[in-house]
Parts: sequence; structure tokens; C-alpha cells
Amino acid sequence: MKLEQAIQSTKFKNEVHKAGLNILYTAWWLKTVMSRELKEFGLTHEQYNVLRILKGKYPDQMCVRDIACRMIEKSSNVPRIIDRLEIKKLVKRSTSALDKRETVITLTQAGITILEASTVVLNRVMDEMMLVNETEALDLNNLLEKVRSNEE
Amino acid sequence: MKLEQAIQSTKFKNEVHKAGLNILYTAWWLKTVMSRELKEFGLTHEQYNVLRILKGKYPDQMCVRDIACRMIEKSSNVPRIIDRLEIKKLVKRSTSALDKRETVITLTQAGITILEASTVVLNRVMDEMMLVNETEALDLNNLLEKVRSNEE
DNA sequence: AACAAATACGTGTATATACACGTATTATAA
DNA sequence: TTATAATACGTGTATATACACGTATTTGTT
Repeated sequence: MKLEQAIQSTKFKNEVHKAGLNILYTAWWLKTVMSRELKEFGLTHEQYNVLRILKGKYPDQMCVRDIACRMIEKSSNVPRIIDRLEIKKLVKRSTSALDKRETVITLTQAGITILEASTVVLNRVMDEMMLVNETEALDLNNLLEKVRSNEE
Repeated sequence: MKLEQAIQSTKFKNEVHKAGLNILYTAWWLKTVMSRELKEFGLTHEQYNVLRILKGKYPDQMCVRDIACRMIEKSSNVPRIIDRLEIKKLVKRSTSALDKRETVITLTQAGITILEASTVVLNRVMDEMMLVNETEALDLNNLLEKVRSNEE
């Protein structure tokens, strides 16, 4: 669906402004698709993101701060996301011995299992939904990074 | 900043998968930049979106459903966003005479004033932050629409 | 060593998101 | 015309986002 139909608007200030809205809309669409698939695993988008980050260091532990700075949406409130993962026993939380300010988090076996199962589904859905080839994806990545090249 | 630095990850399944994360991250970055600017007007990102949609039909009224289907993030809860705009007296709410199920919304003069002032700032920030030219933006729009071409 | 600054987490509050459900009203059909 | 379905909105709940602030711990300075 074209952006014009999606948000029922035809007047854009210029192509750059339209690209901004297009990025926001496409991100919403992607999140919606992914959340729908994660639902069967009882996971939210952000909970999945945290599990994946933990997997990247597994079997090492990670502190809350390290998880936070790797998240796609930076200012999400990691302690509370971890609360919910802990309740579901997908992660374990304990205080670091080296620095008692730090809470260190580890994936449990249940966490690994659910992460692997959900990743299989998400990867498949991503392949089905995102209809660009590798070359186009590369162009897209370059353009997005150019958009953000003014990032502080 | 490159995506790899932004989320401190270097292993992506492929360029398409990476593009998905890149879209999500860029959208988060754009929203953060815009929200920071809207703060001085006491508006959230979504409140601004609703005001803009209303402006598109002004001075005509719009019902809640028409606003909702024009929003960038479709499933946001429009009645409650309108609640907050109404409290700030930026919109007026009343029941439609033709169809009593419908609530119709109009911009107030205060709403127009704040919308115009904030739009000036947002447009300027958008120009400053999004460092692509018109041709690149056109390419980006085409690629994003290709990504979504499987949209239901 | 004592104090100040920085760090790491957690919490509180307002708003938004996602989804289910309830109610009033209108449209459709038997 | 009466019953049923569809529509439009609002509300309730759980989770997430954005931001400010509090507390414990560590680091750095004098």
C-alpha cells in the first residue's frame, strides 16, 4: 500500500518530509506484524528484544545498562521489562558481586527455548513480509544511515 | 551513526533483516527528535498528529473513526488522545446530528495557533536532521513502499 | 580518610499502545 | 416491523514510553 493510501494524505511538503512519515509508518507496520507473531509466545516486541540481546552474550550475564544501550528503542524502561521476563522465569536477576550497584541478568533455559522458537517464526515472517532483495536492502540501509548522519 | 554502533550488534542474518532493524531504529530516532521539539508546546507526537489531521479538513469537522484511519500509528487510542486535547481546549467535541453514534471533532482557534507554531519548528528540525536530498528521499520512499508491498 | 561527584538501578506519574469488551445507534433482513 | 448485524465510540487492563527523581554504591579529589 502506498503511503498516500495508508494515511489518506496526498500533500507532503517535499520528498524528504514524506520520507520521514514513510519511515514512521513502515516501522509501525513492521512492529504490528512482529507483535502479532510474538503473541503466540506471550512475548511483546520489547521483551523479545531484551531476550535477543541477552542471547548475544550468553552464557555471560549482562547488567541492565548494557542491555539498555543495545535496545532499538533506547528509552524503554528496561528494569520493568525485565520484571515481566523474570515473572515468566525467562531470565534470572541477581546483584553483581563486583559492583553491588549492578543488577546482572541471565537467560534461563526456558528463556533460550522460547527465544529460539520465536526467532524461527519471526525470521520466516520477516522474509515473507519484507519484499526487497539483498541489493535493495543494502541501498535502503545506506539511505537510512544517510538520513541519520546528523545524529548526535 | 551506523546501526552497528547504535545497537552494538554486528551480526545480522542478512541485509533484509538488518534493514528491518534499521527502519525501526530510524523511526525511534525521528520520534525522539520530534518529541523533543514538541515538548515546548506541551504536545506529544500523537497529539500533534491528530491536530494535523484535523487541519487537513478544517474548518470541517471529523469523526473519531476518520481521524483514526489517517493516523500514522493506526491502533493508537484516538478517543483518549482527544480527551487530552479537549482538556487543553485545542479541540472541541460534540455529537453528530446526522449519526448520533458519531463524535465530531473540530479544531479550536487555540488549536490552530499551536499547530501552526509547532509545525514551523518541526519543519525546520526535519530539514536540519534528515540529511538526504530530494532524489535520495524519492529512492527511499520507493524502497520503503517496496518493503511494504506485501501489506494486507 | 572524608567528602563530593558520578554511576546503576529502581520507582512514580502521565501518556500511549494493544486488545478485549460494553453500549448506543444505525443499517439490514426476515 | 421486528430481530439481527454492523458501526462508532468509550472504557478497562496490561504493557511500554518518556521523563523526573530517589537510593545505594563506587569513584575521584582533597
